[in-house]
Amino acid sequence: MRIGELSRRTGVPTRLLRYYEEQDLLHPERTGNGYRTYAESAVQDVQQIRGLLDSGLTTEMIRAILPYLSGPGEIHPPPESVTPGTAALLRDHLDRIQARIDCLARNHDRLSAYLAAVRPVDGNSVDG
Amino acid sequence: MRIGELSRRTGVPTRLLRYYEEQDLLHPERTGNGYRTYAESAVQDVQQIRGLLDSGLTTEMIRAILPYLSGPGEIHPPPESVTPGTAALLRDHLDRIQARIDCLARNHDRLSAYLAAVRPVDGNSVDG
DNA sequence: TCGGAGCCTCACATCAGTGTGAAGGTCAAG
DNA sequence: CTTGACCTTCACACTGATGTGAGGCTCCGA
Repeated sequence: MRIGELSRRTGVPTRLLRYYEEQDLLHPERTGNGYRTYAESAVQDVQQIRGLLDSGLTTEMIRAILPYLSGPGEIHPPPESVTPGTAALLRDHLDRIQARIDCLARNHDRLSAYLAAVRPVDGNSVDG
Repeated sequence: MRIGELSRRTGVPTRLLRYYEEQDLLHPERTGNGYRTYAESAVQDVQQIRGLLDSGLTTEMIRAILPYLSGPGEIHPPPESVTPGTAALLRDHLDRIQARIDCLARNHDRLSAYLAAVRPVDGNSVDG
């Protein structure tokens, strides 16, 4: 599909799809006239990228880990081809991600506990 | 304490401490000569802010939730004083945070699973 | 053959977070 | 009283992610 359709199907502006390509996160083919052509799987890819960006990762981190994040059973680089250096780098990113999760989870719990104290109702009208 | 000491104790440049104040995240007193004076608790506050910024939250989000994030048993605004609007906003932020946690956790798992396949060792030399 | 929709690149603009430096006030120690 | 460390504000600059628009090519349909 071309960039317009991908944009429509993902809700991501074409500007950003081009930016993600420039950042080496997407790798569309080009037709003879220079138009970008995306595979079906690009829809998933773009959603994955958006999710990670929304979670505060930089394009640099995403670029590093993206090839290894396909769903279970999907194709990613054969583990044998991963150099020790790359593996170390990935473990490093993994730690960073874990740190974020911890920080967010801790504060989620606090905020959640606070909100529970604010009004012990869940949306059901308990008007008094 | 003054800004220099806070900077030393937190490792955060004074420039950023001033910026966080401008962003309404820190609220130091001022002495007669205009110097900022921070309470002891500012050390924790700054670390909290840094953790959240590193986790990808914007100062805007942090400003919204920070008052309610003190550790358990600490002082925060009495739940009675929280308006329904504020509570709704907080719940909204809570959802956003949860979405981030989910996304990060999902991808942490994937990356972690991949790395496990790369080299099924943990640091022990299993050369051969 | 023309119009319009869609694509291309290039480039400037914005916002948030941060670095850096200038110009100057405060204060304790010599 | 001067020096030096520390503080003040102001301001310009960079990066990363994103918005926006100009100028031009491609291709389909009337």
